[in-house]
Amino acid sequence: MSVVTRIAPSPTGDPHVGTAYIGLFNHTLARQGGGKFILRVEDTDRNRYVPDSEKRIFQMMAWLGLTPDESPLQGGPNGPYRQSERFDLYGDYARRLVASGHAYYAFETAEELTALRAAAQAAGHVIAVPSRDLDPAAAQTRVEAGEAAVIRLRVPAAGETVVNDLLRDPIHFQNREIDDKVLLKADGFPTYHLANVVDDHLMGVTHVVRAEEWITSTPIHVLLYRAFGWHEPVFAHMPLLRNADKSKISKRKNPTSVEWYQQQGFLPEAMLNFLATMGWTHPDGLEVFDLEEFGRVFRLQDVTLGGPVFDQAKLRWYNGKYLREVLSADEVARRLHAFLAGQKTELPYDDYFRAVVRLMTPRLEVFSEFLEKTPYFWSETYPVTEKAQAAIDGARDLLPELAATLKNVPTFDAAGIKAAFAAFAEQKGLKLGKVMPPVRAAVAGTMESPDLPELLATLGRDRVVSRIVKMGS
RNA sequence: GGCCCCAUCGUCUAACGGUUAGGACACUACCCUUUCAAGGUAGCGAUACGGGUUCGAAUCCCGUUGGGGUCACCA
Repeated sequence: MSVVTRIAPSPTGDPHVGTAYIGLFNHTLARQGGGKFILRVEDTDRNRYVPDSEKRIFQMMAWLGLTPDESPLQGGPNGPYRQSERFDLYGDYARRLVASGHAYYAFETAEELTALRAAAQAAGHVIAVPSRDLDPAAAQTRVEAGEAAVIRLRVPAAGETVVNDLLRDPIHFQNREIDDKVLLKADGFPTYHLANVVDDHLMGVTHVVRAEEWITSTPIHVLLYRAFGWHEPVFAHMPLLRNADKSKISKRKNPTSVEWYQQQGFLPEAMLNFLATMGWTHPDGLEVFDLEEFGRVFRLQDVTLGGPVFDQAKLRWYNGKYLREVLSADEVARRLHAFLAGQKTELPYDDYFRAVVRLMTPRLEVFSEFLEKTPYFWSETYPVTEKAQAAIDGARDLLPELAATLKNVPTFDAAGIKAAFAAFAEQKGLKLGKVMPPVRAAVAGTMESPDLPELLATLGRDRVVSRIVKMGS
């Protein structure tokens, strides 16, 4: 049997890193099994719906390269893939459950439920919904008369429901501790539980891989599969990504929008690699590996269950690693150029740009650091740090001579410049540490910059000489 | 609070009854060096606690503690 997985995000806000995380595992699992990976939009809550959210989720998945096989965008044989467009389906299925006695119409108002809940909590048991005991025919009549009602699942009063999770021992839930969840709201929309189960079944989903926060609602889903007489899928609940304090990852304590990481100049490859190590390790101890390699060796059973802290420092390390060891120099330049263009900074994509990028790559973790670290490459009005100014002031007498020397270097490349410095120092009886820093300070305005001969060669003779003359006078 | 899940360095994790408990990030030194990085070398640093089972326990069992999740006509 081939594997069918899915992610089912709700379009309620920013494209979440947790969606990317779960998406990565579902995508990979489907690819391994030669199966399908579905993206289904769960937009059944009209109050929380955010119009452009869905589009941004698609963009996030595309950026990461986790392309679904079926989705609202590309369609597929099991569409539509937006629950709002499957509206009629859910009412039919809910009523089917009412007819079979597995569900019932309930008429309690919000106020009544609040009171009921308070009483139930005080008594230490789950809420008992009075409508559960109504005569079905009478209830039917009230509904037909137009009275507002929801449809609730009739959870067995006794016994237990066992959830089989691929990653842990069977989980036993006492039925008396599960309340009669609403399946169909008064507005006719389904709740998550109903829509999710109906769609997973109709779409042929074989493996439900989702976050741990769903464990407690899984017995409800199991009960639904049984009530419908359907086969339940394999469940696997992934650990929750955490903040540094171990709580569930949240906007307040961590950037959770993948767009933020995109804007900071993180690479999708690095993000994916990092995410793959949350709860899983490469069997050979590899730290750096791509999606393909991940798919080659990943096994769901190897996922660890401790909640992994989302550590930005490690993500940044991964990003730097990809910049200097995985991507080619040309690729880094191309991507950085595209990144800058996206940030409304247009620089010519030429040899000069590529040379600067090559020099800066080992000094970069994310693209957003690039411009702030390289002002002197783009303008003659770069800032001069206090330290740099001191270096310049301490070598006023030397600077004009150095300018003259550099002006006459036969070939203005790194080797030629290096030789010129050596000759100059020798002739003056000075150490290189005396003659190079002032030049660096003058041409860059900062002591933190690339190898000096290469830096000078990249800037070019004219710029270098005029800067030294200007700063040294 | 009820129910449920989880528990190895600060962080991500390896170990699948027998290892000086390994690696990576971070941190600290040192090397390289004209600065900052990168790179190299080294160091720091963990089996939450208490009982069992066993010749032998990070690993199996029980309890405690701790952390987390969940208890909506949200997903």
